[in-house]
Amino acid sequence: MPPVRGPRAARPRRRADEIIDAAAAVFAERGYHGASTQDVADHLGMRQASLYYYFPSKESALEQVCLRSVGDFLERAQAIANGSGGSADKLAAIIRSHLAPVEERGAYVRCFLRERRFLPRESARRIGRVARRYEHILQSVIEAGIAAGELRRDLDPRLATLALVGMCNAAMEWYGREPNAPLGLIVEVFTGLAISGMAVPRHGRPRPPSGNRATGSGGRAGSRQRRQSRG
Amino acid sequence: MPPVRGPRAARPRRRADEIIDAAAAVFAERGYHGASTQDVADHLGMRQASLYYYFPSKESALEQVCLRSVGDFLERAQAIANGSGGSADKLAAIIRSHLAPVEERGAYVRCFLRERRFLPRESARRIGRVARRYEHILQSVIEAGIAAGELRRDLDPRLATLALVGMCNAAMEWYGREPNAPLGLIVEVFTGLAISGMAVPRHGRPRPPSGNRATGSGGRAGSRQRRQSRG
DNA sequence: CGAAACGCCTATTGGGTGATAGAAAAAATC
DNA sequence: GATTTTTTCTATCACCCAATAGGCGTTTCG
Repeated sequence: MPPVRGPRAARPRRRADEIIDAAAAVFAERGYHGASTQDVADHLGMRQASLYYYFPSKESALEQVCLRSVGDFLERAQAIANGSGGSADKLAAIIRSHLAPVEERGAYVRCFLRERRFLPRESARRIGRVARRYEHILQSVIEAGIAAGELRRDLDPRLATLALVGMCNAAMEWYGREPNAPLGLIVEVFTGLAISGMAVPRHGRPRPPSGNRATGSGGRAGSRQRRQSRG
Repeated sequence: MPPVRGPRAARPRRRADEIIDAAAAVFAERGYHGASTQDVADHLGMRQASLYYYFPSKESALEQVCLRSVGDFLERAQAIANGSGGSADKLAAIIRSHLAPVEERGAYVRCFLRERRFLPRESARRIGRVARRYEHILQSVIEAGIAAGELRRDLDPRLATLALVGMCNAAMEWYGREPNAPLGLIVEVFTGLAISGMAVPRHGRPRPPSGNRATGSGGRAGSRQRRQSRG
C-alpha cells in the first residue's frame, strides 16, 4: 500500500496515461463489452493481470476514458459563448471546437459517445451532467442569437442544439473512413449548413461567418472549395 | 433437416418474429456484446438453449435484426426521390420518412446504428451496401437540387448527405428520453434547419417546404409553434 | 391412427473473462 | 549497497456464456 504522497501529489503520470490510452483505443474499436482486458493488455504488450495495478476494475477504466474524453470541451465552449461576436460566428467556432478532438482524441470521444451508457449509475450520472451542461451552453448561444434577432424566431433552441450536436457527433463516427473529407472542409460545410441551410437564399448571397479563425488549425486557403467526390 | 416446403413456403412466421423482436429489444438496450442469449430468453420467458431452434448463432440473430431494420428505407427514399416536387420538399419528405420508424421500430434501428459493426465481415458488407445506397439516393436528390438551382452551388453533396443522415440518426438515440419533442416537431425543426439553417434570412422570410403532409401523423395545426421548453 | 415435423425442454461442455494473491523484477531512495 | 517502493509477472479461481446433444410433449397431416 503506497504511503501518503507529497503535498503536490507528483504521482506517476506517464505510464498510467498509456494504459488509459490503450483502453480507449481498444474500447473504441471493439466496444466496451466486446473488448476484453486481455485485448487491452495485448495492445500494451503486457499481461492481463498487470493492468489491475492501474485500475481496480474494467468499469473504472471506462470511466477514466470517458472522464478524459470530455476534457476541456466545456471550458472551450464556455469561452466561445462568453466571447464577443455574432451568433453565427460563435456557432461556427463551437462547431470547429467540437470537431477538433476527432483527430488526436478520436478514440476517447468515440468511447464517450458509444460506451458511456455502460458506466455504472453513479459515474454515468456525473458524466451525463457534463454533457448536459455542454448542450446548455450551446443552447444559450442559440437563444441569445434569437433574442438578438440574428437567428430565426421560430427556431426551437433545444432541438436545434440536439440537431447540431448530433450532426457533429455523427462526424466522429465516419471521420477517417470518409475520403476527401478533411477536417477543415467538414467544419466549413457543417457551419454553412447550420447557419444558412442548403437552400439558395432568396436575395443576396449566403453570408459566411465574418471572422473565422478560432483554432487556426485548418488550412482554409481558399474561401471554399468544390470537390468532385468519388473518382 | 426439414424437407422441401410447400410452394408458397408457409413457414411459421409469428413466433420467429417475436424471437427477433426480443433480440432487437435486448441488443438495443444492453448492446450486442453486453447482452447474453440468456437475457433474450428471459425477455421471452423461455430457456436460453431454446433460442437456438430459431437461429444458429447469436451473430445470425443480430444479422436478422439488422436486415429487418433497413426494412423499406430504401424503397421509400427512392419513391420520394423519383417523385415530383422541389428539392426542399423531397428533403423534407426524406427526413420524415427517415425518422418515422423510430416509434415502432426503434429497437431495430438502434441496433442497426450501433451494433451493425459487430457483424461478421460478409453480412457487414451486405448491410453496408444498403446503407451506402440509401445515402446515395439522398445525395442524388441534393445534387439534383443544386443542378436545378434550388440548393446552394457551393454545397458539398456528400458531406451534406452525411450531415443530414447523422442529424437524423442522432435523434434516434435521444427520441423518447427527450421531453417536449414529439416526432412531428422534430421533423419540422430538422427540415427547417436543413433547408434554411438557423440564421434569419436576409430578405423575405424563410420558406417552409410547400406541401408537407406525407405521413399525416403529426398535429401541425398552426404553421409553427413556440414552446417554453422545460417546465 | 401413426408417422413426421414442430416447439421447447434439461443437461452439459469447453472456453473465455474479470478479478485476486503473492512472488519477482526493476527503479528509486537513502 | 541495502532498503523501500514501484511495476510487472505467474498462477489461479469462480463465474458466465455461446453452443451442442438428445429427449419429450404437441401439432400436422396423409
